[in-house]
Amino acid sequence: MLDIKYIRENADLVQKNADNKRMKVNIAALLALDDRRLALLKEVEEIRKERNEIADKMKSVSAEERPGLIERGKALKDSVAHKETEYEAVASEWKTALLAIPNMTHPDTPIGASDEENVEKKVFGEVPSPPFTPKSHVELAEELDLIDFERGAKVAGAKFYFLKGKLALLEQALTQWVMKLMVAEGYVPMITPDLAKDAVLVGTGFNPRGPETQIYSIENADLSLIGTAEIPLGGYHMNEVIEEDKLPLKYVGLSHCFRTEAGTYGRESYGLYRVHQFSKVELFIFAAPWQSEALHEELRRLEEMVFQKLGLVFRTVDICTGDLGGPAYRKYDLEAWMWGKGGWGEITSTSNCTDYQARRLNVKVRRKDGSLEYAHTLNGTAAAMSRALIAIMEQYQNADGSITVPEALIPFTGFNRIG
RNA sequence: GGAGAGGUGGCAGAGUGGUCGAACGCGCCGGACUCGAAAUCCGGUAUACCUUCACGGGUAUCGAGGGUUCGAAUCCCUCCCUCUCCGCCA
Repeated sequence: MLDIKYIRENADLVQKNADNKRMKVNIAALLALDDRRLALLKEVEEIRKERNEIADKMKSVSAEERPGLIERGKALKDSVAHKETEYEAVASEWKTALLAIPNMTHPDTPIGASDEENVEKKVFGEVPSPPFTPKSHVELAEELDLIDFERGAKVAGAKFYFLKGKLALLEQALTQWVMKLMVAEGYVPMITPDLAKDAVLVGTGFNPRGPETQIYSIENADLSLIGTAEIPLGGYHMNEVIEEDKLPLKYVGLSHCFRTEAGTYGRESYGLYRVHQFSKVELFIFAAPWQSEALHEELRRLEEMVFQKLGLVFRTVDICTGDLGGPAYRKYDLEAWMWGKGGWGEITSTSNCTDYQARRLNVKVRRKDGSLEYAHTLNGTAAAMSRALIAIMEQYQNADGSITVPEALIPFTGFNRIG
């Protein structure tokens, strides 16, 4: 959410920014709505003022004057109720429109319409040319009995799966390894709830219900299954004021992630690449405004470190405006080489949301001089298990169809080879 | 899940229909005293929004939402959370 005052004063910039992000918003319409809302607010407050004055007079007034005042009070009660209803209707529409306005964008972010205009920043390693035809993780898993998609579908439906045998252990090893790595970097380890209240979803910028949602919600309850630990970690300090010298607060959270992924069948969702449930280790930072830009670079560096330590071939991409999404001020993705896709596949993502998320979540910083301002929030994937497993399986496969375990994970698996 | 108690400012804690945005205390900030500090004394000390060049003025907020009333922190209803006991369970 942007500050309405900022929008009023920078209407053109905000409109241009939304256009760059390929988001259909109408700033002029929002500002017209804002005017109506403020006019109604004034009317409501005027009536309430008179109501309060009458209530105040009642304390000292003579018996003869009381009935008149009571009558006047009754009339005001009706008119305030009407005006409030009118105001609420406009305010609600206003809020919806305001929430749809995307965050501003980093000046260095490439302008572009879609992911095709993302800018490659750096390639780590070289795409190998093995002396055999590399298999996809689905083929490898089939031959080594590592993932059971069929029975996953039987038990929970399409795009659910069982991780099996050494692959199940490999995921646990990866989880433990990456958690410990991040703890060593100063991040506080957390295992989060896998469900969150709608208010937390909305606060973090997710839409829990409605036709466009990617979120599973619980019927007859104010709860949804989280799509990422960003949701509970962002909600962790919701409605809090954090002292300046406590910042930044850095967390590394493990959770299950649930996504409906409606309408995404096809090549882009092959195997483990796009599934309804996976586990993920997520980094989340609450920062002071002047810290966030450097911390975003830190998150990118940490993500790159993880995949370098795993010995994977990947590249870092600077996400362009059209692919950025609403909350992000700037975003980097890491993409690993995936034989099954025949190209790069996203494995992690890190965003600087500046104060956009904090404003919704109502997380503030108290400066040393006592003043308050909204915090900045950042998030980044340390490791999304399903996609990291794809990269490992496909890049670490051998000519005989076996898979070598990355060196770094062997202390956590206890074995160095699958198959 | 059942029974009971409770949720008020940064903390602690009064307040049971108007004199309450809210006592007293602690903390914090400023000042006095002091060579300096402690102690003491004096003053200040919630948030959001609207309005004003400014001083200021206004509206809302006592867990959340709704209701009663001319008027609600206070009365009623629903929900959430915390504590104690019981049941159940990993």
